[in-house]
Amino acid sequence: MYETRISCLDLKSVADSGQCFRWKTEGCKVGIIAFGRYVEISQRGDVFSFDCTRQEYEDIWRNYLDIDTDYELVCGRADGLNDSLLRAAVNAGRGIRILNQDFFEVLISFIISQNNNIPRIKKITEAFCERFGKPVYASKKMAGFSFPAPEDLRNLKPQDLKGLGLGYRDKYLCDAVRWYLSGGEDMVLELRNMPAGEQRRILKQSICGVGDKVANCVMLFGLHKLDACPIDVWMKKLIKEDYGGVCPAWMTDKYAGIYQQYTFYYKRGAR
DNA sequence: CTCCAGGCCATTT
DNA sequence: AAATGGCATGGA
Repeated sequence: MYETRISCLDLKSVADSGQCFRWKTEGCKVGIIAFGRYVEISQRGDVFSFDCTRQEYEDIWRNYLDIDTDYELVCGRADGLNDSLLRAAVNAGRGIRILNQDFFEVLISFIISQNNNIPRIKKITEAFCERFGKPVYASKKMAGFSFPAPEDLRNLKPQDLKGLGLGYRDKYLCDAVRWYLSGGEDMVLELRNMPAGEQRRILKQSICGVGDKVANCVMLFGLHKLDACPIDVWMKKLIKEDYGGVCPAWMTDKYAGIYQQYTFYYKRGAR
């Protein structure tokens, strides 16, 4: 058990933010499986109890929760952009952080996400993990399944995915696995040192089923490219209904991805 | 029944 | 370059 204070973090908001699909919430607690491990975190205000050692928190969850990015600064900067909708969104979404998730998990998850809704994405992802992942234990009791490792999916065929509800995305998922296991893993290391435009171009041209939107999600959530700004149906609705069809200035800010998360959460929640 | 969901691809203008 | 139809699935 390790306890610490963290500002600008609300577990429930993150769980419902649409960047991760496997967090399980239970009151003020969440259960998270990532990097083959399970952790429970409970929140009281800005005090968080991690059901693990301090060492594990420092080694894994600290970076996962993006503790070293100053969200006070990011939110303050939004205030200076003089955009009332953005202000309202930041106010509503303060507590959302951009997680540092495993790249492969993000890639697969957002291929599943295309033309789909969040409850169904969660359902499909969970079924996928149950079929191809490994049991993850927490003090002898099973907590759930790991996200499948790429090696466990070698030579995956669309028919192997039958019954999971993937629909036409099955072949896209297989192509992503193929790419990752045949040079993609090494390419990810190079991607981390590239500007956004290069990253997007390579991802789109390497994987059938990855277009602008999914690429931007992979960049933002999998490569922590904070200026990547995914435009999905909710963002299009926002641009049309709230900005008269013109992209607001914050979408090209260096923290556009974070502001996009706040506004996505805000727009989708105010339905 | 139709419409929609964190879209993309292939084809046609 | 830009617009359009098709695509799987399941909930509203």
